[in-house]
Amino acid sequence: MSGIETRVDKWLASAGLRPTKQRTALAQVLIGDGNHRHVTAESLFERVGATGERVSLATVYNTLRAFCRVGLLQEVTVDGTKSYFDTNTHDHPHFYWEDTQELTDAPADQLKIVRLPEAPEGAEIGSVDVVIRLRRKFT
Amino acid sequence: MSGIETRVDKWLASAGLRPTKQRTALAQVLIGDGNHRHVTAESLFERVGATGERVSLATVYNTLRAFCRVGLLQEVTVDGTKSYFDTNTHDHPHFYWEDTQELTDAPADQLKIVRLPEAPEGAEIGSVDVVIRLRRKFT
DNA sequence: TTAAGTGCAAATTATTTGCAGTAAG
DNA sequence: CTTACTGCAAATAATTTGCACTTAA
Repeated sequence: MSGIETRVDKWLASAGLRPTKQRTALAQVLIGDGNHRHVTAESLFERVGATGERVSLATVYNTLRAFCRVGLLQEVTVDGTKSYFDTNTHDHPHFYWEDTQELTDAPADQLKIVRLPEAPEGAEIGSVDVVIRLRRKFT
Repeated sequence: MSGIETRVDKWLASAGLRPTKQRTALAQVLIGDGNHRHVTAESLFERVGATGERVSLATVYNTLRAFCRVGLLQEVTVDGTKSYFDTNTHDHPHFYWEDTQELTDAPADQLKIVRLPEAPEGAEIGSVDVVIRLRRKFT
């Protein structure tokens, strides 16, 4: 158990966040297995609940915001009704499955933007968000 | 007056929508001058109010949804908290000004995506949304 | 005349916040 | 100790909806 907890605790420490019980539990769900993950507050709340840890929904919201603020997570806006958070904080394209409202990574190496509009006078580009909306095909 | 109203009424008719007083007023604000426009429910509500026409906020919401459903408008998702609607329904990139929360068109001819990730098995690409987030530079 | 559209107020949904209690450094 | 964190319940904010009333066709 210590091996895994050390990993997530390092993740938290690297951003200067206190490793509280709830944050460790949430981080465990998020990056415990080393894979990238896309969550909403609700989905993370359910997942952490399934592990037996009790974390209030308000804390899930606050923690997601805190992780975002320190750069551990990236917020991705694809659906006006809920916020998605991505453990992969690099600029990369996403697939958004409209039927299931799921967000997944699109292979970044397959995307190539050759010419990007330049930022207007007095502005600079913060990020370039690419969302590829997918519809399920009937077969 | 008739010239302008004919234009917006044609716009409505082309989508098979009844030209009610409120829809005509809203369409007038949206496409009356022939320019493309990006609005939120609230901003459209204010703009139409400024013309003297009285349209309830609920109707603005319902109408925006109706216009979207029939393809007169395109919803653009850039900010989790509110919905934006674009009179330009072609697939094109956007600038999103983070400080003022304004949405504008990015010059489409300057964007070139060379390789797009292909849709996973059983799915097809609905649209590719490109949002370039801008931060104001201090000068 | 009649189905569709409108306005109001109440309901919903996702999210944030105030504050009293708890825990980490 | 003492400052940040947590949980609850109440507050917000954007949007939707139920329903009685209007209006376009």
